Amino acid sequence: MALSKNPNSITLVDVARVSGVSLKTASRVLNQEVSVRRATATKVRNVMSSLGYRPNELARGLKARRSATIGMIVKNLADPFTSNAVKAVEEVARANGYIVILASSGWDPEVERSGVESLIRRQIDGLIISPIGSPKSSFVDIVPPGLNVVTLDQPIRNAPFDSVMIDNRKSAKTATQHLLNHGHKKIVALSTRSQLYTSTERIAGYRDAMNKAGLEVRTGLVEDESSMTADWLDQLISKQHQADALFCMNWVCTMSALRGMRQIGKRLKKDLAFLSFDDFDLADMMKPSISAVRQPSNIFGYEAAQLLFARIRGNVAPKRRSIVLPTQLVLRESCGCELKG
Amino acid sequence: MALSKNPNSITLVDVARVSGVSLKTASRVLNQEVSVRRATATKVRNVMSSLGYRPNELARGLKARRSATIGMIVKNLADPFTSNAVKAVEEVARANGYIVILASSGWDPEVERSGVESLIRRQIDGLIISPIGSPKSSFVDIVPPGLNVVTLDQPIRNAPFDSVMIDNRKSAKTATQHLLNHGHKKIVALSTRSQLYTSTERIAGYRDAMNKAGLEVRTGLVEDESSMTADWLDQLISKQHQADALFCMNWVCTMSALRGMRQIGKRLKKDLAFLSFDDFDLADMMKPSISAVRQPSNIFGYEAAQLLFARIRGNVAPKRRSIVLPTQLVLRESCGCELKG
DNA sequence: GTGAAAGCGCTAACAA
DNA sequence: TTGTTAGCGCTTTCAC
Repeated sequence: MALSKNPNSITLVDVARVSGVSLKTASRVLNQEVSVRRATATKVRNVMSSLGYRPNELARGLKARRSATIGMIVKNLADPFTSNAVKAVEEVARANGYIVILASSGWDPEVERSGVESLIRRQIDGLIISPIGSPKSSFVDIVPPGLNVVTLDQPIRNAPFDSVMIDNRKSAKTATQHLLNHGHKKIVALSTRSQLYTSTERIAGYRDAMNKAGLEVRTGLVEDESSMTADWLDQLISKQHQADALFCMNWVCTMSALRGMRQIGKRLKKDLAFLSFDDFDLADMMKPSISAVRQPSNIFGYEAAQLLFARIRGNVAPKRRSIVLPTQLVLRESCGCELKG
Repeated sequence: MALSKNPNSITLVDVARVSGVSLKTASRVLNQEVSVRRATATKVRNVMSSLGYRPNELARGLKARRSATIGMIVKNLADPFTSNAVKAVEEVARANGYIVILASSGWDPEVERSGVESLIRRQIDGLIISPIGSPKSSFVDIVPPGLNVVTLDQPIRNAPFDSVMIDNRKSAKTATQHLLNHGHKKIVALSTRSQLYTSTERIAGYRDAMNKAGLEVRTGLVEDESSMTADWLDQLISKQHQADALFCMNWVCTMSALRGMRQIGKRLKKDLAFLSFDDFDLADMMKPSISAVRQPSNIFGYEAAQLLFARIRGNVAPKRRSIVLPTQLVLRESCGCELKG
């Protein structure tokens, strides 16, 4: 007997007909509503599985006005901080019966904006965004009233979104002070995309510590990591500052600097103390091992997702919530510390 | 004047009414169909933007039977190989006007299966999967006839899916031969999840080379990286085999082994040559630098996405296609090579 | 506890 | 070139 006209797709209508119940009753069973007699429910469920019925989530969402989908936009998936955060978000979403649509902006405000647009058209129930945060980056105006948004890594100015962050300024200040305690004086702070929130905050923390110690502030700021060549580094560190310590403000920066240092023959710790904002795999295995400020990337994702689903479930006061996660200064050898063992 | 009854949502009906055209004409403009007079199209487009109209992709997809969405399932997003592949897929998808729903299985066949189910219910137009590939892992039976699937990293037995892979066996054989050329004889191959396709293939390649050289095959196989403790490693390498070289068959394995080696005081190269299947960030910065078989992770994702969209566009012969990407043996110091400079 | 009818926002036939 | 009429697969009134 022919079921639906549609080539290879069993619909709820088919299920209802084969079960001998109405469409609505079949729908009730699908949605696990209580007001169905046990026997009826069992019968319908049996038909569903024997027919290989698969609910069409597009159709469900259209009528029910919820897609069981959340969107997530990140800047660069190749960054381990990001991929760990995404991983955590995906896990929480799955546990809540949601799926994640992932988009990446690649540091391009246009892409970020159109990415948000695209997600909204898909009727996402929530959005987690790790915003570029450039002055040009504005997507706030296109977020519809009902949509719950959580920002990760940095906040959006004047926007009522929940957020998960670290205290960039304080973390950088503490780390800088650690370098100062080792007796380093000519500490150079290195950063990319220096106009961005996280960068400016970290640099500010570095400044705080240097000013407090009455020492000269020395910074090397570039827009893009590609400008961070070995020659440039040599010029900055050796010629311009005769630096005795280097503080890299993010992961790409650290990667570029480590390579550059080797090219110009600077030995970590011996010639120059080194500290990285952002810990990474194998930092403990380098020689010397690299000291770092560690951000809890998986907790970042986890907390952001928790905030979002609390909103989606609606059991949360309307007041904006902002979580500030603790960072950890992981002391290894490159800063000047001696490791036991 | 009241638009649609829906609280905060402008529909195409609203656009049509304000524009003074029929619903279908508005739809035509939205879909950039040619058969609309320029003036009419312009007028409608103006209304769309002035009203802030946003097409509902759920509704479009329901009717048009395409969601402009592809699904992707990976095993572990924390693995840099994976995150790079996902990144590439997302970029190709975006260029094609598609978005990516990301799911991760965490090496759990149940999760993989239900993940595929969930994606199918969302009416994805294509699926890229990096399958667990365990005997228990079977999702082939739930893939509907029309759905295009591309497998990444490993194939599915008896399934008609396109695939992107490397030649695991040959790559491992070549790498092993390189170790042999250095004069190493007691080479131990280390692998996790040894029953999986990529693992068995790589081990087989290692065997090929050892057998050809008339040397004893020595393997250390564990299910999970957590079993790969320093004690276990010491027992295997020192006591059981008095190994002079170690060949790790994947990234997690390499990470565990590097840490374990240090714990038991084995120095790379001096005490034990070392080779990693899977290159990683900073492999060139370790002391000694780590030699590795490099898989082109971004190309992996790119090629998989290209295969998929070729299918989705329908301009491809029905024959199954399998792309085998070249690997690169990156020679650094740990295998025994001397680096210039 | 169950069902009939309406309609979510859009596109596909078929007219005109 | 444009409009009318269905209807995608489901949930939601509101009735019984």
